[in-house]
Amino acid sequence: MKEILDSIQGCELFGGMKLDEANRMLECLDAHVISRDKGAAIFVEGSHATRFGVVLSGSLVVAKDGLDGKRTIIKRIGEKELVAAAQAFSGAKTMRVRVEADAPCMVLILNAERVGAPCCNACAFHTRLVRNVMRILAAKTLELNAKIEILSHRTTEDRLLAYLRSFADKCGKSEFDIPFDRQQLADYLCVERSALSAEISRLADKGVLSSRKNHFVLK
Amino acid sequence: MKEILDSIQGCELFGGMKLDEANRMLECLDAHVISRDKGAAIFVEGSHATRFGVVLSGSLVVAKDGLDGKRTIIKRIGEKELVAAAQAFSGAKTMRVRVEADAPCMVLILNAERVGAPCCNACAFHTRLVRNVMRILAAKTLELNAKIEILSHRTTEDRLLAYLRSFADKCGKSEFDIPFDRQQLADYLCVERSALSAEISRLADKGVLSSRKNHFVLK
DNA sequence: GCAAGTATGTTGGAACGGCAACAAACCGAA
DNA sequence: TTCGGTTTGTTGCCGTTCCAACATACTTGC
Repeated sequence: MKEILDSIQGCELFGGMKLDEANRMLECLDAHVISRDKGAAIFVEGSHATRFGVVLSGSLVVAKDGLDGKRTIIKRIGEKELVAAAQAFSGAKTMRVRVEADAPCMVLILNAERVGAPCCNACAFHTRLVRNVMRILAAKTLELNAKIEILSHRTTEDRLLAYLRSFADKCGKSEFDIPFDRQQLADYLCVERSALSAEISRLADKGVLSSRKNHFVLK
Repeated sequence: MKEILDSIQGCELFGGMKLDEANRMLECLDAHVISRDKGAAIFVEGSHATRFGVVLSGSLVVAKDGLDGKRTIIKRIGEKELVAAAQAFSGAKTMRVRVEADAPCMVLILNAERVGAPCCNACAFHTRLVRNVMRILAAKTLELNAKIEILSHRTTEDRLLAYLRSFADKCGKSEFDIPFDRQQLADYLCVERSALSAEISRLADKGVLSSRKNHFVLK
């Protein structure tokens, strides 16, 4: 239990709580920790979607099994992030995806129904917890909206510029470092890495931007 | 005020409350109604993001002004839907987009900070309200995730099949009616309408599906 | 400094989507 | 029914992306 509390530090879900406050909170939430080896399931398709998790260590993948049997990976979830939160809080009956360990991991499992329920044990922090959940879900919505705006552009050039401009906008400068290498950026923008490199060169020739590695200057 | 209460009926935000309960709730939330003509602003870029809205009548557009001055429309918001909720609950300081009336409209403006705050006036319904907000935000997250999964496919064929399969999955049948006409579906999938029509024909020839108007059968 | 491995840039042919223009089917109103 | 408008389907051309293969630059460990 000790090491659980350590892992919780800095997790947005428990933001604004002291460690012992978060600790008391855990009881209200039916908390328990599970460990899984790589490839083992955390949530399976079709199961009841009332629980969600916080990744304490390791990482997970969210995947979907197609009709043809082959699995497509939807996203990865890293340490301190939430898993299945949208499912659990949306009121959806069942999990529509499969979640499994991408590496050996520990996950704190919580009962979503308890989050919204009044509770005498630590009510003051329930309020905080609920706000945290709302903030996390809202921030996720904004993040996904931003990504959709980018993906709704159809050419590599437009997607790249949309991404760079929104990034510049966010950090308030026209000179910045992006948190991706070329391959990751290509994956994020859903384009070909080589086409992305070519486009960056072309835009640099046109004088629209200059870049070196992940450092960009917009003009 | 009478007609506000009427408009609120069936709005998910106040789901599970009786009309008079919702009414008392409105006081807690600093509620007021604004009317706007087409083109007039409801929220402007850079303003404080502490308030959100419920569209009582008419419709809104969310837009962003580019550096070059031309405006791109991000999405439309119809009756009974929330506006700026993600912004307000995310803890973001300022609005990053502009919201204006797409048609003459009335919008119920609420204070997001009051939603999470304890309140003696109608506390029992605060709990309900908070759960509703969480459910709405979570459902939005799922919806956006689904759309991103579709947009991450690069060909018209893959996007169409991803959409149809997820729809079939959702309604549990391989025969169903989609809620879009061709143009709307093309917009949703971010592809060309004509290319979409052609692709549907091609898939029908291949025997993968058959369709008539917005009725589809997957095989 | 060297070698091996990784990341990034470049190129050319094949495939695909965008676009525009048009044809056909559908629908509601006179 | 006829007409006009709307929706859907079809086609050809052109620009862009994809893909694979390779070249170059950077990084790491020895």
